[in-house]
Amino acid sequence: MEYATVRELVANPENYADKQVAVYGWIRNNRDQKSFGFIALNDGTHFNTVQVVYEREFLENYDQVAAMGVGSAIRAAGKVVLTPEARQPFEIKAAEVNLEGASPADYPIQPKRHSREFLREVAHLRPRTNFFNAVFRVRSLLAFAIHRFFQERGFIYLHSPIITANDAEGAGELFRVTTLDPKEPPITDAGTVDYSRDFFGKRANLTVSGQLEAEAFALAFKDVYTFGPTFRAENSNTPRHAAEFWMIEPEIAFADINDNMDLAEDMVRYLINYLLENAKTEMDFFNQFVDKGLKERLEQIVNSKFARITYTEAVEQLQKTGQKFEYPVEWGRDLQTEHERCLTEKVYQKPVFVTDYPRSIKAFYMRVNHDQNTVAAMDLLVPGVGEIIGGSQREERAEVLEQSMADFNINSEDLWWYMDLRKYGGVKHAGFGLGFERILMYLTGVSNIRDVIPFPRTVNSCEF
RNA sequence: UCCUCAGUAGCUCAACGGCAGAGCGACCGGCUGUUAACCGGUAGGUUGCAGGUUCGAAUCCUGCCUGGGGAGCCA
Repeated sequence: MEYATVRELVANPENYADKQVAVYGWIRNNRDQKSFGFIALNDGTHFNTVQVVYEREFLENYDQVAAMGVGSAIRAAGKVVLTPEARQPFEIKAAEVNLEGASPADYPIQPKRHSREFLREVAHLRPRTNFFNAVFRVRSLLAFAIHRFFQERGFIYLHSPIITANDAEGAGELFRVTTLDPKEPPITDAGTVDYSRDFFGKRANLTVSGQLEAEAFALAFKDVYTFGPTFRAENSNTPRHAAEFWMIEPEIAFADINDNMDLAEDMVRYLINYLLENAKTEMDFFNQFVDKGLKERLEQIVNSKFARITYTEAVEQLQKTGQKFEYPVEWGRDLQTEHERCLTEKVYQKPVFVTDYPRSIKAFYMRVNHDQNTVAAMDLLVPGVGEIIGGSQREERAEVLEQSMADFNINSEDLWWYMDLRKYGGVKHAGFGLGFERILMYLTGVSNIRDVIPFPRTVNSCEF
């Protein structure tokens, strides 16, 4: 007998009409009556379940089948029957239903609505629910779409190191990587821990960004991107932060901040189109049950240019609204979350690039503008999520970079190789960091980052 | 780390100083086309933990733990 996945059946039920097939899957719901019953079966290959109809008349083990609990794995074999008048387009009239793996009555996932908070506590079982099935299928598709976008444009995919010794960058708290005995580490004459006797002969940590290494590759391959895990030991407890997340960091040479924004905008638009085309079922589900205006909003974004304003203009715009903010809007202060949300959700009601921030509130590697007071930075703000992209044109002038590093108290000798990139054939270049989970949240309407990561790691939480 | 809200049956919640309850789930039974089926019944509790106030605490107070939301940090 032919074996079929639910994906294959849903794609082409007519091909299977009146044929015998076998399906394997997990019971989502089992409703029995006196002489017949219905099983909603999901095999993971498609968002939908397939309905298996079983009848006492045809099944020797009817009572056992009727007693199979939610979560049980089964094999069901029988005839595919088209049912155009019913709620589902087809069903399987079972000739055989066999238990592959039982699921006792204390299976935590019930055929009813569960809270996201509860499902986080059973993260090993939650992918079997509708919601997480959709989320993680879209996560997979989105990762593929990102590679496709860059590969189609000739970008080189760079595996930047996960363990690094760059602690000069200042992008958040670091997870230390060490093989030293925490109880009795080697001590220097000065009484401090002697990291020269650690595994790498120096302090090492998990990466907080692959940008510096990406710059090296951009200055060899022109256009590159990284896509990998990133680690921040920040004690931040919000729906938008995780200790382990994935980041995409394109870096492009012979390019300035405008090329950088064009790339970011093209990418976001490409990703939206990709999901609307390739994840219809899931996007419809999100639109219906997670975020009612999702599809309309995404479709509108595809058809409109993103707003582009400077930090200075943003400050003026915010002051013009006359809105009362908890934190005052003042040139020289960083934009607060409430300011960013106001800009993207109220003033423009679409994605907004904010550029040319004051030098003092941005990172050392950003290119200093003519005015000497601002740098060629760009943040992309989107409604609902806030900042999803942070990037800049990089400082390619060795002497200016030296000065910035001094201003930020960073020892340029520790980053000798980064300085070398300016010394040998350094050219203008730019790049940005895109939080993978942040854009996934934005594109699905899911409001908590812990619900778009298979097994999320956050402060005080490393179960599974 | 700060602010704030919450923790009661497997899940979602009610009871808000006086007998600890409902819906869903589970279990048992019924039902000839169900769709988070429906109908009847049964079981299920150290009210997050530790103290305190009171004749009496799920309820009030203190501390701690856990979770949600907001802020900061950022992607």
